[in-house]
Amino acid sequence: MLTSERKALIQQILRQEGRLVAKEFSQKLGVSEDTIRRDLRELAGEGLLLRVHGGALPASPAVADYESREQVGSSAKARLGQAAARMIQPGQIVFLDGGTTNVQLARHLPHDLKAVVVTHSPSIAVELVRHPLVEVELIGGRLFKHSIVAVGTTSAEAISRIRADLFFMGATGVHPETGVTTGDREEAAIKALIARQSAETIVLATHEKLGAASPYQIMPLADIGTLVTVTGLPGETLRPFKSSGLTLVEV
Amino acid sequence: MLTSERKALIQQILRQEGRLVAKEFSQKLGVSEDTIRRDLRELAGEGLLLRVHGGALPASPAVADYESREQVGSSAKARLGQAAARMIQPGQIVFLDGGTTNVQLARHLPHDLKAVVVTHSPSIAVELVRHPLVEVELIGGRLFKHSIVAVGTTSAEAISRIRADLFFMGATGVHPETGVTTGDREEAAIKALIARQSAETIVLATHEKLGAASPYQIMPLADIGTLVTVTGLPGETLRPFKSSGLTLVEV
DNA sequence: CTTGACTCTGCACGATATCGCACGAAAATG
DNA sequence: CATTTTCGTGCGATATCGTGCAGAGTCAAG
Repeated sequence: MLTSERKALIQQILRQEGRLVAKEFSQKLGVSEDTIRRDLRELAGEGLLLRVHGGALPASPAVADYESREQVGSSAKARLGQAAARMIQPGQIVFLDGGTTNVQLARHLPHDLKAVVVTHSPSIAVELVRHPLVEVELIGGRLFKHSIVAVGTTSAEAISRIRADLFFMGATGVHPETGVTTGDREEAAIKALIARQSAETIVLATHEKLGAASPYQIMPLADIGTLVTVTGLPGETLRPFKSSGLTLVEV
Repeated sequence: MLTSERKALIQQILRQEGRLVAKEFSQKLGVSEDTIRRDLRELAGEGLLLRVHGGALPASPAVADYESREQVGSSAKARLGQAAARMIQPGQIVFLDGGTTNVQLARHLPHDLKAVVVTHSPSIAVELVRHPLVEVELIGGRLFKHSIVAVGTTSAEAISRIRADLFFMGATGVHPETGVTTGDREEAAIKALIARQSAETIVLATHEKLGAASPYQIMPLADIGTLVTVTGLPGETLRPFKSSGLTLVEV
C-alpha cells in the first residue's frame, strides 16, 4: 500500500463515514498507528481534514470553521468593512463577494445609502435585509458550503448578465508574484468572472493575507484597481504593492 | 465516540431542541456525567453555549430562532418542521420555501439524510450549510425583503428549469374558500410556479393560519397534496379541510 | 557493483489528553 | 431548614500524541 493510496483512502472514508479512528484504521490496514497518525497530521496540514484527539473528521465546510474565521481579526475586518462602505456612491451597482469581511461591509453600509447590491452570498443577502434603501439582487447556483457562496454554471450565467460599478472581492491571499488567490478552483473562476463584469475591483485584505498565497489564482495584481488594508504594516510588506500600479488605501 | 464528535453533537442538539440536560444526555451516550459536564464547561468557555444548572442552553439563539421563540407557537413550528423533515426520502429533490417554519424544517433535517434542497430563501441556504450531505441549490433573483426570498423573472426562469419531488410551501392563510393565500402578489406567483414544478406540494400551517385569508391567492385548496398542522384543533375547524380531498396530517 | 542521499515505516519514550471516581461545595427543592 | 441534585476539583488509570531514532527499501550517481 503506497502512502498516497493510504491518504486517498483516508479522505474517501471521511467523505463516506464522516469520521476515522486512528487505532481502528491502523489495524484494518495492518500498519502501525504511527503511520496513520503521520498521514493524518500531514493531511491536516494541507487542510484536507480536521485532526482531533483519537482520529480525524472531515475538514467540514461546517460552520464551526466559518464562525471561527468570523472571529479572526474581527475588529480589523470591521474597520476595513466600514472604510469600504464609504467608498460606495449613491445609485451605484455594487457586487459584494462572500466572506466575513464583506459581511462587515454590508453591516456598515450607511443607512441612507440608496444603491443596488448584487451578491452570490446568502449570508450577505440576509444581512442586507435590514437596509431598506438597498435593493438586493441574489445570484443563484450550487452552494459552495466552505465559503457560503453560490458557484457553478448557473451562477456564471447570471453574473454574465450583470454589469456592476464596483466589485468588493474577498480573497485568501494577496501576493506580489502570484496575485490574488483563493483555495477553490471554481470559486476563483467565479470571482474572475465577476471582476470582468465590473468597472472596478476592490480587494479588502487583513494583514495576514498580504504576502500570502493560496492554490488558485483569481487574477494578477495589476488587474486590481484598489487594495484596502489596515494601517501600521511595515514598509517592506507594502512596497511591492505600491509599485505595482494599484491604489493602496490604508485604514 | 470521539470527544469532538460528542461536542459537535451537543451543539447540534442545542440547535434542534434548544436545551440539553446533562444527566439525560450522559445516559443516552453511555458516558459519565462528569464527561458531559466537562464538555459543557469547555464549550461554554469558548462561548458556544450557555451553561446552566442541570445542563445547557444555546448561547446566541439565531435571529429566526429568537423571533420564533418570542412568538406564540414557536414549539408548534418546531414540531411541524420536525414532522415535515421526516417526510423527505433519501435522494429526493426538495424545494424549501422561505419562512420561519421552513427554517425549523431545515434545522431538523436528519443529519444522515442525503438529498438535494432547492430554495429561493437565503436564510434557508445559510441554515443548510451545517448539513454536509445535503446539496443546496440556491435560486437567485431580486430579494423580497419582507419574506427574505428571491422573486422576479430571474427567479421564475431558474425555477422553471427545476423539477422537484416535494415542495414545502409557506403561506400566511389557508382557507376552505379562498385556498392558500399570501400577502404579496409576486410572491404568490412564484409559489404557484414552484408548486407547478413539483410533484407534490405540502403546506405547513400553525393553527392561526387555518381559516385565515390574505389578499393574494396562490392556489385553490384542492391543488395541495398534504396539509400538515398541529393536533388538538376543534373538529369544526378541520372539517372543511378534511372534506376537500387533501391529506391532512396532525402532529 | 558500490555508495550515499532520501523516503517510508515501526518502535521507544516522555508529554499530553481523556475519563471515571471520590469528595466537599453550591444550588435547587419542598 | 433539611434533603436531594448538581457542580467543581483533585487524582489515578488509560489512551493518544509527538518526536527522535534506527532499519529497510529506492534510486541515481559514480
